[in-house]
Amino acid sequence: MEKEEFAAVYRHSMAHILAKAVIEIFGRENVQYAIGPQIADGCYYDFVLPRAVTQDDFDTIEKKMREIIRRREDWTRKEVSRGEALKIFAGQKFKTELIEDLPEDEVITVYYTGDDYVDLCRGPHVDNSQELMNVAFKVKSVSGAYWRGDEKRDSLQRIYLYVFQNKEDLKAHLALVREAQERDHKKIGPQLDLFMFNETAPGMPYWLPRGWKSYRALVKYWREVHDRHGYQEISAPVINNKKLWLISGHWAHYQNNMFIVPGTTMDLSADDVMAAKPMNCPNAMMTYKRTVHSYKELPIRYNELDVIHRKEKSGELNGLFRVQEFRQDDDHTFVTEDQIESEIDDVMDIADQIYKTFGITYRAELSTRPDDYMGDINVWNKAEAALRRILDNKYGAGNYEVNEGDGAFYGPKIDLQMKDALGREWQTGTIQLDFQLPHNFGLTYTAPDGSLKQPVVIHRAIFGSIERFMGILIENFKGAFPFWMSPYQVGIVPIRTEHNEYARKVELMLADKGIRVESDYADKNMNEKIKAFRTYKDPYVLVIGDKEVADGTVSVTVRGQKQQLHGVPLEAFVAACDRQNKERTLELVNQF
RNA sequence: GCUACUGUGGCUCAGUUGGUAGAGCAGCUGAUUCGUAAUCAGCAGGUCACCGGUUCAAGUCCGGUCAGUAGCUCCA
Repeated sequence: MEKEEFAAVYRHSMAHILAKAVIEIFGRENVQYAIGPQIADGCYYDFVLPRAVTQDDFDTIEKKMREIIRRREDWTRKEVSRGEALKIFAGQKFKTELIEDLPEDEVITVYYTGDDYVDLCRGPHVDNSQELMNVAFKVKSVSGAYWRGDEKRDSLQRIYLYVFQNKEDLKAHLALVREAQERDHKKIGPQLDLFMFNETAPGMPYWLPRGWKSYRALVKYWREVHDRHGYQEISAPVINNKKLWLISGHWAHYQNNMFIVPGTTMDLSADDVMAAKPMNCPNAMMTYKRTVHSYKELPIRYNELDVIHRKEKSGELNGLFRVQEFRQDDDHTFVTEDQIESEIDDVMDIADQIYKTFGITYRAELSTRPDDYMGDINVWNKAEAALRRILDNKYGAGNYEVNEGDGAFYGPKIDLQMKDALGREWQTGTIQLDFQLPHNFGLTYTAPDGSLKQPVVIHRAIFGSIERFMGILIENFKGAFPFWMSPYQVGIVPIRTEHNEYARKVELMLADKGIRVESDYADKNMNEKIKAFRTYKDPYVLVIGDKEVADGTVSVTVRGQKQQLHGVPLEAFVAACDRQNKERTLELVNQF
């Protein structure tokens, strides 16, 4: 049996063991059991129980599960009629609903574990519980969930299990989980003085001096790349009268996520009501619309970094990953239909270049026309074919995921999923075609034959949200940014105050090259100074004493290395820093 | 918004069965003038998230609010 196939079988089987254990603990008549699928690192099962399960119950549950496995019970598969199935699960509302929803001709199978536990299930499963004897598992957590994911339906308790083939695999996975917790940007961010939150502005990050330096380095890079590719940066109002949102459709479809600003009367139905923008598109449309355009001008690429606001339900906020105020590395490119392919090709080049700078791999997914699409089906077909051609050329046909019918109603899209240092995937970049907004805003350009045509809009972002991307980077690098993105790149430690003069000279030489330097000229123990810069994860810490002053050198401690490099010529060090800044190298230079 | 949980000085944490707050680090002052991740001494710092209730007495119990955490739903 293949490893993955086996994982599916034992994880799914462990879900049944979990359900059986919970039923034995709480009593059959007190438990409604819903569904229990396997997931990436184990499985879960959803229940309605007489009381809340807490951490204190985990041990009891695990013990009961072990006891059940030790019974070495047979698992029997049985095909039953709809009537029999309903009888077997009489009193179980979720199972009953599942059975009733099955298609008429579906063969219904149930699995017995021993003779007292039965579950509605397609299988496959183990033949006897003894096959699970070596499987390593642990109750991971308990949380709330909704029946069939619908917040209007029953609220369930979901018990999660980690399940692995053996103890070693479970241990390795738990280590990975711990590692992820240590990298948590919500922890590292405030520790390194990168950003903070305050309860008066939930989900709206304060960027602190150190964090803002990194943020600016990232944005500077973004600007360099896009300027070179013919992008023109714009900035537009952050709040607009609701008139704009009526045209764009946000007032009708997105109002719940918008921060509304009442006018003088405080009456939200008045004409002077404004709203903070949740997206940049409408103002970009207005910018395009200010004048007439010729086909000769296209593509027109308006990129922007304005602050946008989206009101979220309280429990949905999550550090920098999910905020209420953020900036997208946004762009709206206006093209003719014929330009779609070459333009998107260029966007993919930009994405390649940028992700590569971070040493990050990514993959692309295509989402195609949904049932409720808008616009001309011929335009859709042409656009989708163009997107497929691009992805075929890049990855080879069939080497990328296609989510049929998952596109937006206004156009198909390519999403870029990046993979971080721990192998976790994040949705960052997106390239979306839009046939709808140009229509709503009545955008046109003059074609060669003198007729007025409608441009296609490409919405695209490489980072997605800069805030989220910063969060991902913090976790990816564990706060130890590449040289070019580090808040301060060099920390200078004069040993005694008489070394301050030379230290100041070193500082100015670096600063002249645009290197971000911090120095501690205070009259205090050098160990304290070194410690402070190291905890901030400065890439290089320079120690300056009698020898360095006399020789015109610096002593360098490279981040992550114990051994210090003595007698590095000052010019060589400055040149190395300058080069790393310009080339945006990923690894630190440790030879000068 | 839902389920469970958390909220004590800048940070990490302690606070016993309710009796009106304690440590280390950081900070400040002084001493040390120092060669690589914690030199020594002293000082200062908290309406125990907020509001209300029970009680002679609440950081400790109860209710509410806010913020946050793990998930669910939603999403960049």
